[in-house]
Amino acid sequence: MVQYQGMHFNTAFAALADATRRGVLEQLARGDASITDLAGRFEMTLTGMKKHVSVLEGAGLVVTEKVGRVRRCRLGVCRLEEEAAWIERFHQLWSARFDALDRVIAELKSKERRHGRRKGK
Amino acid sequence: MVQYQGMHFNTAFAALADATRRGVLEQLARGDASITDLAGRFEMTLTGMKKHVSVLEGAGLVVTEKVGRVRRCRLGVCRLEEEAAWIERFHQLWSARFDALDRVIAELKSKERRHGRRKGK
DNA sequence: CTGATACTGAACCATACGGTTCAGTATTGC
DNA sequence: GCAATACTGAACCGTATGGTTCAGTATCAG
Repeated sequence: MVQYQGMHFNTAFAALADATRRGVLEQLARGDASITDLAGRFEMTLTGMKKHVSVLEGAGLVVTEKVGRVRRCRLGVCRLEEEAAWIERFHQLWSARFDALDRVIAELKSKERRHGRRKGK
Repeated sequence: MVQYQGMHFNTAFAALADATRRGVLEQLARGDASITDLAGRFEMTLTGMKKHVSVLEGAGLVVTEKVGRVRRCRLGVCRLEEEAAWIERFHQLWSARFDALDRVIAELKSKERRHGRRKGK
């Protein structure tokens, strides 16, 4: 759907939308690990963890390399900067709107005060 | 799953993982809109757009209010700050690791240079 | 009252997700 | 060579997602 570019955001945010995967990222930030390590740490089958790692790899958040029979997983180059930037840019638009809104609210409040009564909710 | 807290991150990141929904957020940042407005702008049925708006509302990213027969949608208070903070905190751990890695790489490169040849890949 | 507008809910559909089991294959260690 | 280890792939399962249609309900305009 939507020709709109941003496939990269889709996969990156989707990858972050799972607690296990965020946990894996935090774990990898503390050091590389194998699929077995991660599966053990998150009490999951190897196959299950493999899928999570694949999702993270597909999003470019981790890179893996097979060394002998073990797959070494480590953090990828942080493309998450783009996501943070998106949120940040967005937050600015947002703030601008709320600054405007704040003035309106302040005005309403002062009116209420002048009328000497408050309306809950 | 995972008892692990972070339900809020799950819904927020999941909400952001869809291009249409990110588009809706950007649209709302430029001004409030009704379901009909949004459905028109993103060429989608009312029902389809309603679902997207519900997801965004569930994530606390937008708030809606029914005024007469039209539902007015606007941005919610920006709880996205927490998401940005998560990414930021994470990015710091990440950088720390890459700073260490950078030194190793720099050393390897200087060795390569001393050997007088480069290995493409 | 009547018709148009704006949403809402239920049902359905195809596909994706998070997880499992089971049956391999490739490597390592003795 | 043989067993154990470490992963991998296919198949399956229940649930969620992104979307639709269809049949309402509520509100507004005249």
